[in-house]
Amino acid sequence: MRISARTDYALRAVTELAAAPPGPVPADRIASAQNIPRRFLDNILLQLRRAGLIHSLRGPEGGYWLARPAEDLTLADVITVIEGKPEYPEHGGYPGVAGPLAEVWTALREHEERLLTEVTFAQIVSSRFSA
Amino acid sequence: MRISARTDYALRAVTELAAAPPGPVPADRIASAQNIPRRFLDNILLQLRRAGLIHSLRGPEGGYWLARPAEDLTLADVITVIEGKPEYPEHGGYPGVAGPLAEVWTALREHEERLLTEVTFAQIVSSRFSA
DNA sequence: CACATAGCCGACTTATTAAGTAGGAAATAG
DNA sequence: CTATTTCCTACTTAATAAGTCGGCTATGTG
Repeated sequence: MRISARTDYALRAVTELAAAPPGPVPADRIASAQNIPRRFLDNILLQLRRAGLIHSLRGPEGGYWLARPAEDLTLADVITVIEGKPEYPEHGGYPGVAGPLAEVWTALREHEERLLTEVTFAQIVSSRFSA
Repeated sequence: MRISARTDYALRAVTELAAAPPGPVPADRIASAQNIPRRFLDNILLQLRRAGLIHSLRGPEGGYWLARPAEDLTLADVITVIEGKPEYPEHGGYPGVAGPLAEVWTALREHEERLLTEVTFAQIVSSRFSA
């Protein structure tokens, strides 16, 4: 489970939105709460908005908020948007005796995917997740 | 579970050694059996030998073989040698509401580590692993 | 001993990705 | 109208991955 800074920031930003009272949260507040470089965060929020995970409003009193309730938003939703489809080693198959290695990767991937699709931001914010 | 080509090659090379009858296996044979660039493989085998996972002999009839029985050699042994210590996002901690995210990473890491330290190359070559 | 085989070793190249920056345009509340 | 805040493209810089190169060293065979 390699996790890039970009993905990490995205998850923390969304967590901030999930924890905030209803209404727009400006990027500045997210950036300072989570120590995320401001310009970089812009970039990330833009990507999340284009994917439809969050909404936004410009101008004074503007900001970002979740497009769906935190109960319906999982870690996997965000990770998928930021990282795209996860690529596992499958390049040409595993010759001969190495074949069974592929099944190990599959097992790992499935466990990882299951956990990430089960944990919602509502659980993160309330410190209740199934790990 | 991001897996680099280098690590992938290393695991497949060791699998070849685990599957071979006793005696040295030349790098050429491993390279052709697993479609690994020959020069690159040299490089990787050197690293495995320096770490003490395999032994080698030069000259005609030379090659590589496992330093321990395949029953005592796990996927994690090889991965650790190639990738070094796995770094999980821990850079400075997770401020405020993002704290619980760290526990998710921990859960993922522990599961991954458990699986990789349990699967031996003996299991791989005999297609019996606990996944 | 000579020669072929095969491992040993550090340095180098090249491509891709990650991480973050820059500069300004456009919208909106007061 | 003005301050605020998002929107958007493009750029830079550093690190890592993947593989290459050239030549040296050891070893078994005849």
